[in-house]
Amino acid sequence: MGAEMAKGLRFQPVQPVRAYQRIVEQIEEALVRGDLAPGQRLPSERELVTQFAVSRSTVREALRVLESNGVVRSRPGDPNGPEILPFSAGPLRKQMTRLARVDELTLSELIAFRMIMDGAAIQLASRLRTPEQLVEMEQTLVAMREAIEEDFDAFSEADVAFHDAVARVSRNSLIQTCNEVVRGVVLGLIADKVTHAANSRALMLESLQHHAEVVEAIRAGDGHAAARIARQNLYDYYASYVPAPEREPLRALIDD
Amino acid sequence: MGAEMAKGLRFQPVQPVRAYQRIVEQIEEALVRGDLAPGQRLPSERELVTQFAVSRSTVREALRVLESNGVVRSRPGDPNGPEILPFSAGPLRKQMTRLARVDELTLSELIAFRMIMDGAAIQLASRLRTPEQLVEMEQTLVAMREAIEEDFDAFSEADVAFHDAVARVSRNSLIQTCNEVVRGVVLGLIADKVTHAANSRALMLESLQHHAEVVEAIRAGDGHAAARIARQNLYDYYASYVPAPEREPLRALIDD
DNA sequence: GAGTTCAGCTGGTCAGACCAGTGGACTAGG
DNA sequence: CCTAGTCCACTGGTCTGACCAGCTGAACTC
Repeated sequence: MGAEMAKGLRFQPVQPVRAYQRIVEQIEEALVRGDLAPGQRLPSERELVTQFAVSRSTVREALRVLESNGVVRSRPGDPNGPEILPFSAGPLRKQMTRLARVDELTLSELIAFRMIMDGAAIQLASRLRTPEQLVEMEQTLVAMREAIEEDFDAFSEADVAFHDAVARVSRNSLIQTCNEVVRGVVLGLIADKVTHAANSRALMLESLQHHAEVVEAIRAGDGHAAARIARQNLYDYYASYVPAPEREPLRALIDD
Repeated sequence: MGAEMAKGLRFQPVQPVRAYQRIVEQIEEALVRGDLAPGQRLPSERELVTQFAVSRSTVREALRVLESNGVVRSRPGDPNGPEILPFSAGPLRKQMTRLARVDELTLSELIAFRMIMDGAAIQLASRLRTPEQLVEMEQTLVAMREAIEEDFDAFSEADVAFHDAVARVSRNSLIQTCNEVVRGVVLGLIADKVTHAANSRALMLESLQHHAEVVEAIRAGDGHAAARIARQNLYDYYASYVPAPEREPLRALIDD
């Protein structure tokens, strides 16, 4: 027999396609084609059973996958059926969080990432900010000052609001999401290590001063300086939590 | 009756928690706690039924959700049970692609993010590289030069290898993954728009030249210059795919 | 000892049932 | 006529029990 071996021929690994996956694919395709739009409703599960000619278990598994991906939402008793949701960054954030929480990730890496993201957001904000947005950022500074009179939690909250405001001005939702996620993870990691000294009034005042410098550089339109100050601040604030040998990458992000 | 209204009291909207969600939560918690690690196996579905005291349908819905999130993988007939997977960028990319497809994420945002990530990786690499890693990066340059003699796909592949090598040197897996994901999404988005001119020999040579400059700056340890060149290259290469009004943020990332 | 067979498990799918909740239609009251 | 209340068909969530094809490892054969 002429058994001939084609050169360079490569086969792809094949895994069985399960019924519920085909349902997910069909619905997602209908969505990208525009046949299905956010706000619309899917037929009821029992109706889908007949349309897809599968059992309800299979339909439900497909719906659970779609639901966990933020595509649809099912509510018990709703006679209109599952709802097609508007696109949201929620699931993206979930995945980002998962990525950031994988244990092979050191605190040093996370903080480096935070310095990069925050610096980039500030650099973009320096260029793209409108006068109104500048006012907005200055107002978050005022809120921080006022929060100092309360407790550390209030101050921390105001700090978050500041960084959120800056990230919004960057007009890049990817940056916003990454910033938000990595900040959350970092704060979660050092939450138990945070010393009593960290919430002293002096440190809060110093932090406020640093933030004010950033805003000043943004006002001047000097993105490079603004980003540099911000990264320096983050380093000063977090470096003590990082083992000395791992601080080198962080310093590499400061002195350029 | 002393019906008293607490001031400032806010209630959170509450939605019913379904049984399969609690299972997902428990398994994910076990994962972040480290009680469950990639490579390990989950008990079989029927065993989970008894442990969670629910029906198999419920267990399966939980497993489908975990599976779609890239946490586990079930194989029919496998006596060892569902496998805990190592973290993969697949689901992350899927979510990012989904958002990008519906213009929730513009190409401009993605490219800006790529410029930031790639620039940061190169900046870190300039400081952290060992002599061996420098050689490694230079070898990927050689591979790029050789690939020019083949076709554009080979060149593109070699280009990817270069950026991967740089990202590895940055020793920050967060950067590596983000870089890989956003690069994949960007390439996927412009795949159908890519002009014939893009794979001309002249452009490939020019691209190679730019990459060589980056490596040169890395060798010199000038992270700032290296990152700047890299961002400029990305801008030159991708700007034509971005509508003119949206190029402003990209420029803000170059001239500092 | 090497190869084969086979039984017991696995996950994938199906069918049918029950329940609590939803919301629209219908009805009684203004 | 409009409103307020009742009611019921139908929804999704869960459970039970069943069948099938596939994988594995141990028993079995040569």
